[in-house]
Amino acid sequence: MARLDIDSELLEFLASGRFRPGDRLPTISELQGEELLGISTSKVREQLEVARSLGLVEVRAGMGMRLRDWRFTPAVRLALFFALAMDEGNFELFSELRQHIELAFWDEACVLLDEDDLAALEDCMARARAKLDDEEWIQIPNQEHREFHLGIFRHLQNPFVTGLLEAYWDAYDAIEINRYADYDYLQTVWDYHGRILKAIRAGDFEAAREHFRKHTELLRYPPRRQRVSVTGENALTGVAG
Amino acid sequence: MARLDIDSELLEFLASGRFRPGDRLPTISELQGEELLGISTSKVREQLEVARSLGLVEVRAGMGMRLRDWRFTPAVRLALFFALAMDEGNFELFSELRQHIELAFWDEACVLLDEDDLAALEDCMARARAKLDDEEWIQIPNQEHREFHLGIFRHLQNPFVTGLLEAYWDAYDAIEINRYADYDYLQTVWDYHGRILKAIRAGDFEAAREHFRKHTELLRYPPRRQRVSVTGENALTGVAG
DNA sequence: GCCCTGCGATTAATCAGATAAATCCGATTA
DNA sequence: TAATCGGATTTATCTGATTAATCGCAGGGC
Repeated sequence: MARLDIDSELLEFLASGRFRPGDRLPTISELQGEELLGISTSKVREQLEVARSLGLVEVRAGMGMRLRDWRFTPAVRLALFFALAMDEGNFELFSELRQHIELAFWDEACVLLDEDDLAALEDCMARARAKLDDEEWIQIPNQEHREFHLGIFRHLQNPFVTGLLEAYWDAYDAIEINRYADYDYLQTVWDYHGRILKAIRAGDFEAAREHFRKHTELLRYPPRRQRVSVTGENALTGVAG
Repeated sequence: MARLDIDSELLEFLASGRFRPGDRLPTISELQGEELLGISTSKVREQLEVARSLGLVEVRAGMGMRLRDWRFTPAVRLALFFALAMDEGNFELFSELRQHIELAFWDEACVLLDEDDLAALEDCMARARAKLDDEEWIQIPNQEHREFHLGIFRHLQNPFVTGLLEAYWDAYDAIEINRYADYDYLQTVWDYHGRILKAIRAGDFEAAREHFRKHTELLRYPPRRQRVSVTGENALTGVAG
């Protein structure tokens, strides 16, 4: 696999189309045999770990291995993790890409939303509002933020687009958590979400798209850069910060 | 690393920021030690293979290992390889994404082109024309096609965008080679390239963008679906087809 | 008849260690 | 000076052993 920079008997084997998602794969000892891969345990396991990191195979001790559905997200997530490790400024660049992608596929995604989807989005908004309006303990609705935006693209049948968006929100959880925890700012953001949803419901996708554009520009240039201390664990690494 | 689906001492170690691109990493035996990773050879090598597949480390026998610049391309390329292995129809979906991305970042990329870049693009075009006009043996200028489009985005400082585009052209080489080898069609495509370049030179990026849009739609719905047999080796896998 | 327990088979997980191959660097030599 | 050789370093690959997780079946208690 010249262009892949890796030569992996296992990856070639999996790419051969011999198996479909859900299929059980041969055991490691079987794979070692000359008639399959013809490499040692350690080599198989090295390549297996690569396949696992891509979300291609699910492997559990005692149970064997299964081929999983291919998904774009794991690879992007992995790459993005290191992009952020090398330079957190990369998040801005990825955000820019994300904004353009959502804008480009906006209408295509919106027309696929049915009544149930809109109801789910409204419920998501209500939960976000409740978190913000809790007088005792204001919580930042990051989970709802993710849910809202991914919800819009729920039915888009382009795994590359949805994969990039999912990876974006993983990274968002990881590094943006509590970052712009300004009450007025968050209220404004969710006002925009309300307008977006309202416009979608009215079938005016273009207006919704415009609200989205303004909303992301707000995110990029937040009114106050009041950065609160980040406590708790890092959502991407699971390591306490 | 909860969200990464992998827990890798090595990846955490590399992400810790202890090393910069170009730095030599500790040897495998050193990494094994309790004071660094505290895992066995095979485990180190499994995780090393993942890092290598992402293009994060360069490892050569007898020389040791170096941390490389982070790049988005390897991860995307790897994921895309399997996307195509599972279903070649995925290429269409990725093409769609690619078109939108190029459109979205078009102007931003064009303003960064200087005289040398334009000259290089013109040279690229001339070479493509020469291949097409060779009366003895018409060659399909896939290499020039790649060079032309990537050349437009050469100076764009967004590694995610350029990474996705590079991966696209790798896949294009792999599965589209000689696919639409229709002479008139290719002439039309390169006519569009000429118009794109002319418009860029005139500073009319919007017109150039429109030419690009038409050109990609031509690609998506080629006038004749005359599919010629694919011979030679698969550019992605290096395996003869 | 049903549930619980425990045993054995299967399979992945991890480790230790040996050998081979690649590379580098300094000493030797013509 | 330049070419060559040899040893040290480091990765590459393999073998085999032990541990841990899971499953399925048989047996026993109710």
